[in-house]
Amino acid sequence: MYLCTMYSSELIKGTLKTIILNLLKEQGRMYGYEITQRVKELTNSKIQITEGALYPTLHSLEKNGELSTEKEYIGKRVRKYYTLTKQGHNTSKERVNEFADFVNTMRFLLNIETKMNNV
Amino acid sequence: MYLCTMYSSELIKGTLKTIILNLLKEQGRMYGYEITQRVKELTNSKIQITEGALYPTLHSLEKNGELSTEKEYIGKRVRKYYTLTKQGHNTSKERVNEFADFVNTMRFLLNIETKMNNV
DNA sequence: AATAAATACATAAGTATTTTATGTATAATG
DNA sequence: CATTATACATAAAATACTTATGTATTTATT
Repeated sequence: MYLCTMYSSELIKGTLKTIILNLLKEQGRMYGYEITQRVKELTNSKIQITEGALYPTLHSLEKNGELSTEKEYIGKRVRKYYTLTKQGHNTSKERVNEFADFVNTMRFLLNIETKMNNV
Repeated sequence: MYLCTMYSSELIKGTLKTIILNLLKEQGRMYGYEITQRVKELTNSKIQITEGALYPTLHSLEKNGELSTEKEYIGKRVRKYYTLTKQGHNTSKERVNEFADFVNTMRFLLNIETKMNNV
């Protein structure tokens, strides 16, 4: 067991929506807290989404028609499940493609070799 | 000749310093305007650094001890050349490594295949 | 010769996204 | 019984960028 250093907060900026949209595309429906935990797991704690960033982003995506919600009660505690709308599916694909393209451009620009020693 | 769509401005956020530091590591010394043109060339216009973003960033990097400057006159017009300090060299490496790591994490998270149809 | 475009710097106002902080409340654990 | 984890939310502050504006010289176009 070793300590993972998180990325400097600047790097993650601008990728939050992409991460959320892609996760929802793959996992179907999820609730906010679940998203933070899943991302933490999948990235070995290298990316940790704060709640202050997450919830406003989810609200914004919903307002924009990318996500729809349904509330569910687990005992007395409420959960808000998010699902991609049809538009959200398209946006998800677009965002991931754009990021993939961006990464290629940056790899070229920064002369980064393809490293496979991942996560 | 075809039109290139730029990336949504969110994506580039947080990578500007990395790009500048890496370019200076590879090219030796450069002046501001030159940096914008070089990045535009190298990325086929996909990344265009605006002056409003560039100059404050350069000033900040200089203030932080990453860059040193020397003025030069081309005719009556001034140019401000930037060079990496020793500290700047280290920071440059760190930043590029961090970005490479981040990209690997993101590729895993987003299930992106290694695409080689670059730039 | 006059005008436009490119070169070269700079800064300020506005916007967007995120961090940090705070708040509320329930459920599980030790 | 107290702490930790779960689960939502929002507001203030910080950060990084876009857009707009300003100055001035040099080169290209008409």
